[in-house]
Parts: sequence; structure tokens; C-alpha cells
Amino acid sequence: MKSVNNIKELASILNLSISTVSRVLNGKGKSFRISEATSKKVFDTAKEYNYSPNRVARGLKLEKTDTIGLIIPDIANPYFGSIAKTIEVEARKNGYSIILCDSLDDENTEAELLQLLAKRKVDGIIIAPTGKSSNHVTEIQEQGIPVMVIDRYLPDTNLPFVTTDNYLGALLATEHFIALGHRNIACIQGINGVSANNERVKGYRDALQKHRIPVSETMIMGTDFGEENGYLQTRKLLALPEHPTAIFALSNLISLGSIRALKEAGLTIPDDISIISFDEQAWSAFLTCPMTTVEQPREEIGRLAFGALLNIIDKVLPEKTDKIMLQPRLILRESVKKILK
Amino acid sequence: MKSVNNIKELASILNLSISTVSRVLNGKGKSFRISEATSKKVFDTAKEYNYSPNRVARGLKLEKTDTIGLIIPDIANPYFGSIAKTIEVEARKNGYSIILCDSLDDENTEAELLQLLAKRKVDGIIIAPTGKSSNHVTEIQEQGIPVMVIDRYLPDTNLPFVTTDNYLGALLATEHFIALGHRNIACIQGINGVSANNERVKGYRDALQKHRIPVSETMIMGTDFGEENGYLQTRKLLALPEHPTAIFALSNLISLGSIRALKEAGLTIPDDISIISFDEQAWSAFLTCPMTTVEQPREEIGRLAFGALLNIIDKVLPEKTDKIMLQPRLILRESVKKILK
DNA sequence: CTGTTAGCGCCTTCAT
DNA sequence: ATGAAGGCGCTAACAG
Repeated sequence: MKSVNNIKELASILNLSISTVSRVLNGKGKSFRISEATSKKVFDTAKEYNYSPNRVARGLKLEKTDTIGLIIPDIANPYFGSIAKTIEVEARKNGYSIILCDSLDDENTEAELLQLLAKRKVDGIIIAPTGKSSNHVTEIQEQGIPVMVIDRYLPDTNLPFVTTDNYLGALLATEHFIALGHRNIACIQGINGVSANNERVKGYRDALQKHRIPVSETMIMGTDFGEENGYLQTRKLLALPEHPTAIFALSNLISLGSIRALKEAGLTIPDDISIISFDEQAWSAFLTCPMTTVEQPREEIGRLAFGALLNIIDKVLPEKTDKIMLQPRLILRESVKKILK
Repeated sequence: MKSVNNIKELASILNLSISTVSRVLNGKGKSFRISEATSKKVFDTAKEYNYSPNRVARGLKLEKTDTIGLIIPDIANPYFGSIAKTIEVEARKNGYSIILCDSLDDENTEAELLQLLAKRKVDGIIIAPTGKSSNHVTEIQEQGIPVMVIDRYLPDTNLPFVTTDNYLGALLATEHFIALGHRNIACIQGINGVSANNERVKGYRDALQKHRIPVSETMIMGTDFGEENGYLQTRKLLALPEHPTAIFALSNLISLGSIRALKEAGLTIPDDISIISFDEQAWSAFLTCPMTTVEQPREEIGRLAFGALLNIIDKVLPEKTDKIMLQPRLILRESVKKILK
């Protein structure tokens, strides 16, 4: 198949100047009053020789790469997977490509990634930040790269974000426990310090206090959003002289780990212990005991985040910083047992 | 924070020529016998002004972008999510970034994506191809972009690939059904024509034939790898005068759909119907009935694929095309019931 | 209506 | 041991 790799060659084949070809190809034929005939010939020949412009060269010249950096703590987690999917599809519709980075929920990695994306001259960044500290991300924004935060937000910054209302989700879940008679409720958290985590913990605390149930600090435990953490913390709970009647697991992976530990100990949900998990998943309804979960609007998070970023890039909303908080939904199933008082 | 955005500025601050600075920064100080003192000053000043080269300009000049295109049929599926994760991490270790594309398992989208990646001058492409037809991918390779196929392979091409031995996986699963007395086994497939799918179907067929069980074509059904397909096909099966005693679901999502239909119909696994699913997942063990699955070595697929691609890019293995097939593992749980003959 | 040319930031050949 | 300058492919300002 004949093919041509730069506009110069194509122009010489066409016996036209480079600029004319460039103009036609960029849809500026009309405004430069280039004849229909010429235009058509350019398009046809470009197609014939399978030519379309080198995006790298274009990026250098225009200082615009049509590229978005996406930093995710764990792309293997289907929660982030579906957010990534929505973002990728939306981006493509708008002519953008995604550079995917997995921060492994590690702050140093994240900081490096941010620098890397800056050097790659992405037009914007969507990030589910890992950390408590936020300097490295505000710095990037100050360098002039639009940043959109998702899933979590960065306290004491003015970065625009789209998240679930994590506080509300946790409040709903905890109050559900309480309504069914639970008083001794453990909370297995993810990374302490991450806003999504801390808002959830806060919702848990406030729900207890609202109902005059003392908060036991030892019942708030855990180190990260992974399965192993859920497993380990649950084992700790079961080793207690009197274990809690309920577990609030702050991520889909944590609850899976909990289930593993429970099963291993020969305990049954909800008869021996009740559980609610943050983050609805395709399998939640089909577990040994169908799980009551807090559903997050994943697609919407992705869609809104990209839309907002695009607006910033296109300067549609000059200075408006979007801070969007989406409603979660408590999906009731069978993993919480009614307890007699 | 002081900062400098191009090598020219940096050079003028340093009172050195651009070339000297470039050389030092690219680690060629020694071979050009640039003095230690000068080198150190260059490094220090670069750090002080937070300078590092513009990757777009570099890419244009060197005709190397340190970028890999990754085309995945569905990044929200955790099977592909974890493959993507491994690839991203491996790539980064080697200085590459990933441009992520979700083909939606659609051939036209895939073809467009391939063209796009070519225009973005990626150094290589890793693709889990959607289709039966393979022209668009071999074309890309002929344009000089190294291509590595994963998860599936493209028949009648010579493209290097890394997959699970899907045939073996299906054989093991089907023989397990047979060993426990099943004769009437349905097979809910994904996309007909995709190698991963067809190899599995072939394994299923061969296992039956090996044991002199007639293959009923109506028992091989289904349209894609999604949850809804599993649901729909299972409903069809249940509407039959006499439904099969076992279902072989060819993906993790299909089996979830099957479970949904079964549950809806008030049927129990494995008492009313047995099931084996392709693709082990974190939740497989914790379903109402712990699921017997065929595990694929996801991390290894990603790691080997990237490694092989890197070898091709670096021309380490001049012409050797890697065709790697990894062993699956049948994980026995409780979703298959022993049937009396 | 079309063409010439500068320059985006970088690396590297050639020159000294 | 260091510098000057061309050119990667593209777009747009300027010039007809």
C-alpha cells in the first residue's frame, strides 16, 4: 500500500504548497477560499496515500497534544476500571487520548507521575490522589496544567473535584446498622488521611454519636483499600473476647477480605456477624450472603470529571472551580441481621 | 518556584552552549570529555530550575516517543484491568508510558484506534484484539510498528502473542463435569470468532467427543463476554423442557449473569445446576456457591507481553516471533455436583 | 486563492 | 572540551 509520511511529500505529489495542503486538511479550505477542486484532490490524495498528520509534530507546534493524563491508585480494582473506561470513551469522543498511570496508591510514585505527565505536555490531568499531602498536585496546576481530582478531594486546596458524598454514604450505612439494633460496629478503613476514607469514617462516627452510641477508637482500624487488609483486620476482630456484631468495610476489596476471614473462622453472615461494604460491584448480589452496599455513581464521576476538565482546557468557565459531590445510594440486601435489644 | 522550560534558556543561564547542556543531561558528559565541574553545574542548575526535557520535542527529533499503545476490549473488566496494571508498571520501569484505548470489543473502533496510535507515533502496541479479521493489525505492523497480541491470537497471521492455553482450560473444565457424571452440558460463549472463545469451545467439544458424548449445537450459545449475555442465555436454557445439568460459562461476567438468572428462577447451584466459569476472580470463592473456575495467569501475560515487545523494539531478538501459551489452572470448589448415573 | 518561511524544543553532525 | 547550525513535521504569520 502506497503511503506517505509527511505533508511535504504529499504536497509535492499534489504539486501544491505545504500550506495549502495543511489548510485543506485542517478544514480551513473555505476560509482561505481554496477551490473545491483543489480541496477534493487534497483529500482524495491524502486518503489514497493514507496520510494524516504526525501528532507529535503537531503537538510540538501547537503546544497542545490532545492528551490527558489519568492517574489512578489501582487500575485492577474494577471501581477504578469503570471510571477509567468512561473517561477514556468520553475523551476519545472529544479527540483526546489517555495516558494511563497507576500510582499504586503511593505518594512518591504519584509525584513522579505528575512530573512525567508535565514533561509529556498533557493538556490536562485527572487524578484520584493517593495522599494527604497535596503540594505536588497544586504545583502542577500552578505550572499551568489543568487538574481535575476524582473520587477523593484534596483538603486545603482549591482544586476542582468530582466525588461521591462519602460522608453521606457512611452515615446511611451506619444508621442502617443502628436501626437494626447494632451497637458494637467495627469500621475497617482504607488509607487513613485520604479524604474518601476520612469522610467515611466521619460519617460512621457521626452516625454513632447522633444515636448516643460511644465511639470506640479501637473499632476503627485498617491500613489500605486492599483485600488483605480486610482479611487481617477481621481476624483481629475475631480474636477479641467479644467481637462486634457488625463490620463496616470501606471498600469492595476490604469486604472481600473480611468475608474470607469470616469463612475461614466458620462464621456466617449475617447470623454471626453483619456487614456492609462501600462500593457496589457486579458480584455483590451473588455472594454467599447477598451484600448490602453503598453504591457510587462511577460512570457519572468519570463523565463529569472529563467534562469539567474539558471546560477548563477550553476556558469555557474562566475561573469557576467545580466541586461536585454526587449522591451515593444504599442498596439493601441480606448482610445485616436485625438484632434484639 | 523558579523554573525554566527549554534547554536554550537553561544554557544561557549557565553561559554554556545548548549542545553542552544537552550532552550532560543525556549522560554523555564523559564521552565528550566535559569537565566534572561543568557537568555538576549543569545538573545542579537543571534541578534548581526544575528543568527536564520536553518529551514531545524529544519524540519528534528522535523518532521515538517512549510510548506504548494498549488496546483493551473492556478495561472495566477486572481481568483486563489487572493485565493493564502489570503492563503499565512494567512499562514505567523501562521508561515507557501507556496510551490506553478501550475498543469496546468493536472492530471498527479497534481499527480507528490502531490508526490513531500510529499517528501518535507510539513505539509499539499491545492489543487484545476484538476480531476475527486481522488486516488492520497486520497493516500496522507492516508500517513498522511492533505489535504484540495478548489474551487472544490472530489466526492466519504471524503476529507474536501471549495467551492462556484456552483449549486446555476448557478441556480441563469440561472433563471435570464429565468426571462427576454430567452429560448434558451447556456452553455459554463470548464472541464467536475470537480465538480465546473458539479455542475454549473447541476444548469443550473435544472433551465431549473424547468421552463419546454427542455434541448438541444448540447447547453452544451466546454472543459476547458480558454479564447480560450470561443472563439471557441462561434464561433460554431454563425455558427448555429439560434443562442441562451443567453450564460452562466462558468468562467471569458471563457466569455472574448466569447466577443472576438462576437465582431469579429460584434455582440453586450446584443442586439444581452445576457451573464452571472461565477466569478466576477475587470474589469467585465467596459466591453463594463457591465457584469452580479456570484461572488464567494474568500478571504473567502482562509481564511477558511487555517484555517481548521491548525485545522487538530494541531489536534484541532480530526476527524471532514469540508465541507464548501459558498454562491455566482448574480451581476446584463447590459449584459442580456429583451426579448419579 | 496560494506560497515562503520562521520556529515549536530537541539532538547531533560538523567544525574548531 | 565546546559551539553553531540544521532539521525532525507541522502550523500560521506574512507576503503576495
